[in-house]
Parts: sequence; structure tokens; C-alpha cells
Amino acid sequence: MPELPEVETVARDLRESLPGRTITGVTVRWPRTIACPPPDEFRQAIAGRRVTSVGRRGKYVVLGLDRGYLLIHLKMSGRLYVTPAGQAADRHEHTIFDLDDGQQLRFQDVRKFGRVYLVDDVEQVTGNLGPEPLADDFTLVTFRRRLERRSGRLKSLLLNQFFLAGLGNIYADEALFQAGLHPLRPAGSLTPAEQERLYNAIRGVLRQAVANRGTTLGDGGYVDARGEAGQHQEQIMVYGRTGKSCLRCGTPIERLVVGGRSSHFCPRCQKDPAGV
DNA sequence: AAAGCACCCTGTACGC
DNA sequence: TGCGTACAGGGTGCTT
Repeated sequence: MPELPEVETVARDLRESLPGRTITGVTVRWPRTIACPPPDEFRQAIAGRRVTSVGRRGKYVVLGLDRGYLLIHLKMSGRLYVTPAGQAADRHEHTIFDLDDGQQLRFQDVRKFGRVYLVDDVEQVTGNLGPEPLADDFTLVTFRRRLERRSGRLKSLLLNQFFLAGLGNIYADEALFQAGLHPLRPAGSLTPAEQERLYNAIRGVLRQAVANRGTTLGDGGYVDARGEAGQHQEQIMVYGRTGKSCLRCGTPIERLVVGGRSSHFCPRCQKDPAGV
């Protein structure tokens, strides 16, 4: 499941081959993948545009074009890669961009949740996203201010992209474990020391995961734009480890559903908030 | 503001 | 072995 570190890795990979390439055409095999503009218009509009940059905002891959932007959200199972046009197409490659060098940028997405946006301005899609957790201007003070205004549970808040952009289920659970905080803890109830622990945990986990080129769990899991698995699964402490021993204290990891999403945590390292 | 839930999808895991 | 069913998950939108 691509989250910030995985999307960042894909963007870095694509940056090696896409800038300077012109998109000569596109094949859309699952029109719902195209979020905007409408698929027919999209086909017309994308042809002839040149890629000038490759970046990331939250979990979106952002391709800067000579005019406008192409944003791609991988959601659960999306994969992006560049391959020679002659390469046989997989049945889950729903959108295929032809490039002017005989290659293709292919968007494969088994579960079809992923979306592609062609817009004039990045903000049209990402305008309401929260801060970038690894940006220099995302300071402890900024984080505190945002946290203190909230009364919901920590886990739900960390998954809220309008609160903070880029965390998904894996890194939210890992960050809470690193910070020693229970997923149900009310966000506004943290002490200054706990706020700082959480801030450092979020940034630390994400930085390490980027350095490890992301987390790949199981078959069909995330792969980068080269088709290779990440390495961060070796460092995972709680996510998906229900019933297994906590790697810090040995207590069995527990699972809880919060906001419809599973949460994995160590009941000893992450103490229950009072009254829950 | 926040919580709960259905929905979008399909591969996979699991029970019988 | 094979079938049916539950489940996973990011994000949106609706209801309470």
C-alpha cells in the first residue's frame, strides 16, 4: 500500500527517465481511472505535453508538464513504471501513456482504486492536504498547534490527509508504537513530551522508510518503478503482527478497529488511555 | 467536529 | 479439490 515513502520512491525512480519526454498519446482501458477531465477530453488534452518535472505531494505522484500537471494517486494497488512499448501489456494496466522515445509510462492497478488527474494547477487536487511531514517548515510548533485543536483519536487523525499528508495505515501504526502512544488516545490530550515523541516518531519512521525504499508486504505488495520490492518491512514493529511478540517487550501485539481501519499496537508499550 | 458506515474493486485467505 | 464468503485497504460521501 503506497504511502509517503513508497510514493516518494516511485517519484524518484521516474525522475530518472521522464523529464524531457513528450507524451504522444494515451490508451485508457478503464475510464474510471481518469478522475478529470472526462476521459475523452483527457485523451485529447494530454497528447503533446512534455514532462518537465517529477515530484510528490502527500501520496500523489506529481508530473509537472510544460502546461499543467498530471497527478496520479496509487491508492491501494497502483504501480507506475516505464517500459518499452513492445512489452506485452498486463491486464491490469488501465492507463498507458505513449512517450516520444518509444517507451510507455504504464499505470497498473489491480484494485482499480487509483486515479489520474490532469489539471492546470496542483492545488486543484492537493489544495486541502495537510503539511508535508518531512518538510523543513513542518516544525514541532506547527504540529503542536494542529494537534491541540483536535479531540479525535490519534490513529484516525494520523490517517486524515487534511491533518497531515502522507501517512497511511502502516506508518501511522509504526509511528504510534515508536512514540509509545495508544491509537485511541485523544489527540488533544497529549503532554508536551508526548507531542514531541510523536512528532519525532512520525518523521523518523518516514525518513527511515524512504531510505529503505518503502515497505513491501506479501505477494502483490508495493513495488517501486523498477518493479523491485522495498526493504522497510524488515523494520516493521507492529503493523500486521497481531498475536506475535512485541519486538521490544515480548507482549503479544493486539489489533483494534479504529475508524474502520485495523490498528496494531503493543498494549504494554502503548498504554491504554484512561477510560477506554 | 467526529464517528460510523457503505462504497469502490479484486486477489487471497479461509471455512466447509 | 472446489466452492462460496469474508476481508483488506485509501479516500469520499453520507448520516448520525
